[in-house]
Amino acid sequence: MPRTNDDPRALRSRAAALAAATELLVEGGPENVTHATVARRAGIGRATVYRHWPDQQALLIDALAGDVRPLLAFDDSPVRDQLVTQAEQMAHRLNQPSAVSILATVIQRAERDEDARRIREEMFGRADEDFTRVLAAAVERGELRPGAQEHARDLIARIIGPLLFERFLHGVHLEKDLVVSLVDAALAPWLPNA
Amino acid sequence: MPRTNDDPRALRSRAAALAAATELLVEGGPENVTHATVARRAGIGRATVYRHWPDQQALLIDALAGDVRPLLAFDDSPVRDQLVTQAEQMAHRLNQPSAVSILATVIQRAERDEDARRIREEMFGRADEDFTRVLAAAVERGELRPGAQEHARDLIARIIGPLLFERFLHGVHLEKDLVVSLVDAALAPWLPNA
DNA sequence: TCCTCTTCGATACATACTGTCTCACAGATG
DNA sequence: CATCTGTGAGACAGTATGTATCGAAGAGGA
Repeated sequence: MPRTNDDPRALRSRAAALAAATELLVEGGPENVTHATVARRAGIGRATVYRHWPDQQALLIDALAGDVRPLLAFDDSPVRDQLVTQAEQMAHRLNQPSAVSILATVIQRAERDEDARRIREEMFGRADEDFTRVLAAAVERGELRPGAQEHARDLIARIIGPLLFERFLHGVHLEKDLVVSLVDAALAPWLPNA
Repeated sequence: MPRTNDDPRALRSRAAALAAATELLVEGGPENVTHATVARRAGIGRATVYRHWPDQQALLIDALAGDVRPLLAFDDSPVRDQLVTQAEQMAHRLNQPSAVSILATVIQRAERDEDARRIREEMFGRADEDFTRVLAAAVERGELRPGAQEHARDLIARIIGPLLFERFLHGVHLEKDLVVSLVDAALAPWLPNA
């Protein structure tokens, strides 16, 4: 007795619809994601799309949420290496037009929509606490001066922020040079030999 | 013999439509700006809106362009003062939900639309050269170390970028403390006594 | 003031889109 | 093989979009 949520047919059509919705979002913006366009692109019935997502808002939100989940992830290696790695991955994502479309859509809708705000928080909410722990460990090891662990969010903002600025407002391709120089500039005040 | 462009009636209806379009954009996003909604809000005929803007894209672009023209403007006062003032004004604008809506819309559409890219460049294109001159003058006066004038864009990115990050991705209200600390951090490497 | 030109709002109209419903069919389960 | 259940196709009403037409009123020159 299969139910709506675990029936292979439902999973198939749902996945096809979400993939199509993401494509359409990237190609033509959020107003391009309608039940009709998604159904046509996904090769499924229009009624099926309505069954899964009663309104277009829910459809768009699911398409947005499915793509951009983990934006920063830290581990136990030296702080500078981690920052360079993470910032480079971030730059690489931002260099893809699709990421800008999706991020800008989330930012725009988050101003008015509760669900979009939730998605936005999923992207960066966890990063602060994780990185705080990373910084604390680095202070323990003597990599950074004491107090650094209280500025996790500031550090991230001063590295990722300029990347956003260059990509969003100048439309440039983000290069590794920029990433490295941003990381070093942000870290400089906390190096022990400074 | 009045023509389309200088007839007071045409100017009136055009202005009313643009004002209404901006309101609707801020309230409900770009998909909320249609010929019908604009006409109703502006109290003018639907056909009139079609007369001025044959397609919705053109209408939206004009509404976007009319609002966010001069984002940074520099003069001859000391560099740090100017940066603090400009960054504060920027923070003040970003704190208003309408600015985020409009900026995010421009960013999103600039990825695909030529006109939106033009608007984006009007916002920041001039800032680089203007600020380069400001920095050069400051170097002359001994306020900054030589070479600073070649990093105008970097400086702006390292001040405005983190503001964008905090506002766009964390949704926080931007405070003066943050602005000042960003300006000082960005300027630190170029101070003569460093 | 009067006359002429242009834009205006209102309306009508064809077409396209949206959201809901029904139904026969095929895939999934046991 | 028998029985559910999600599916695609299509019908349908209601709404939105885009265009054309018309009389009314504003604008500017005589």
